[in-house]
Amino acid sequence: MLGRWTPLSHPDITDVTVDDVLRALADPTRRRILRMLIDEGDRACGTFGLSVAPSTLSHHFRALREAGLIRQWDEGRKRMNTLRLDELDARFPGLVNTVLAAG
Amino acid sequence: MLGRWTPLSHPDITDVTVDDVLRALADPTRRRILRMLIDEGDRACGTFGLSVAPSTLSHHFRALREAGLIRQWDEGRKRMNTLRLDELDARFPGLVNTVLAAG
DNA sequence: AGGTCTTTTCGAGACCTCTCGAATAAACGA
DNA sequence: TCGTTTATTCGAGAGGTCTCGAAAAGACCT
Repeated sequence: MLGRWTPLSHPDITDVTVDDVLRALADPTRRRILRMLIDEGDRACGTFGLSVAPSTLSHHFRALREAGLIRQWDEGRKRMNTLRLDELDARFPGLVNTVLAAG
Repeated sequence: MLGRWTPLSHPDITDVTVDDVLRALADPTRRRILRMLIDEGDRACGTFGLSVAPSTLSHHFRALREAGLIRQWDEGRKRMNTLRLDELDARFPGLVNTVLAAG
């Protein structure tokens, strides 16, 4: 019962709370992931070149997805990621960009 | 060795990190405190009317002070609070206001 | 001095987070 | 079919956080 099998579920943007978003953003590794998604476009999980164990990376992607910050889908054996910026901006104007600009 | 005796120390704004600020802001009670400071001006700890135990409130004020978000000083038996908005805005432009506007 | 008001520290309980290694799975290519 | 690549879940350790009640300190007033 291990490996990649869980159905990918994404919260409706109306169910995402400020607390969810802030807690997700309050981690430097996750902010680096989001910045790379903005600067360099949608990417697979394994292409971020962060010095963290794979299981740790997986933990951060899950946190971002469950907080409503990214959307994920599978392409072959890769899992792709995109920032839900339009939805987030409609719900919390300027929040993501302001936080990411702050550091 | 209990009671109010510790010297009030405030971090230099240049030592405040984004992580500090985001973790401090990722709590609804603390955001309510900050919003009241903005909307209704500097106040003593006991005047916020929040339904939380005094020791819990004290915990939140300490978190805000140590994260560099508020400045505190004593006036008689009251402890006053003010938001360090100018300093924060110089270091992290728009961050505090954007987060507080988000909810 | 004694009492009240305001706020703090301490200790404890419940819970959450970051990190990792090991085990596992699904997709692809040879 | 077998091996490789990609990514996940689980379990565990270290550490942090929110909450509270009890105890206590300092300032003020009488």
